Amino acid sequence: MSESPDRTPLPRTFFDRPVLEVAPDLLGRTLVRTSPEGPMELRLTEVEAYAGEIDPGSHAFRGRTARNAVMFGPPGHAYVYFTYGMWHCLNLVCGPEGRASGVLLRAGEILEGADRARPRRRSARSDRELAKGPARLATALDVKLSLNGTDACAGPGAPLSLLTGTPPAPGLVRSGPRTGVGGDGAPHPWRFWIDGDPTVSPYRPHTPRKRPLDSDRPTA
DNA sequence: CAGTCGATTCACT
DNA sequence: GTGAATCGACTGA
Repeated sequence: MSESPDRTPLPRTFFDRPVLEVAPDLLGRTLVRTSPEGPMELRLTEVEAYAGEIDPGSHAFRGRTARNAVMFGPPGHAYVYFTYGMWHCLNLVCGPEGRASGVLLRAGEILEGADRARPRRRSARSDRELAKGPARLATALDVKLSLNGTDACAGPGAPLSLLTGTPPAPGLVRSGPRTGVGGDGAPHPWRFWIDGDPTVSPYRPHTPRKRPLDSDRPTA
């Protein structure tokens, strides 16, 4: 018999800590996405930490902009961004206000509401792929820019909230380089996941955009 | 103001 | 394994 997940809400103080403490501690927690359709629940299995202005991999590295403003605000709020012209990704703001750190929610296991996720994730070949990747997770849970800045500590019933869930045994938590992050931010082992969980996304190194060959460029 | 590229995913070879 | 999709934010001139 396995224990049922603890349904105690995570308080804002949970997020008001250094991001490298919060990120691994989010594994096994229950993310609740409430919409007019009803609640969906997901067990977090993979996350990445982004350390704000000191982190070359972070959207906040070059300071505050219109897009990343939420990261500079209070902890416990959702930072949602739009990327590659078609995807959304969901983060939770951490640390002291102004530190601009956050945790990217990369993957999880849908515990409740899979029936509502499947139509949004037609390419998923099995339920374990519904939220296997950050944009897939956001798509499955219907997370869009309209949720940017939402308070995830406003209590159950809010569009986003977190419950205590069932944290993994400490020995099952793994860490490694962040997926798709290049440059000076690449070496940091700030991706955390639950070892052996089938919903964790595959690691992929940073892929620089293809540039035109010099030989194909017009010569002067 | 034009150029570049992204904390990705999917279809195809 | 490779390349396309697709657009807004950001950068630098």
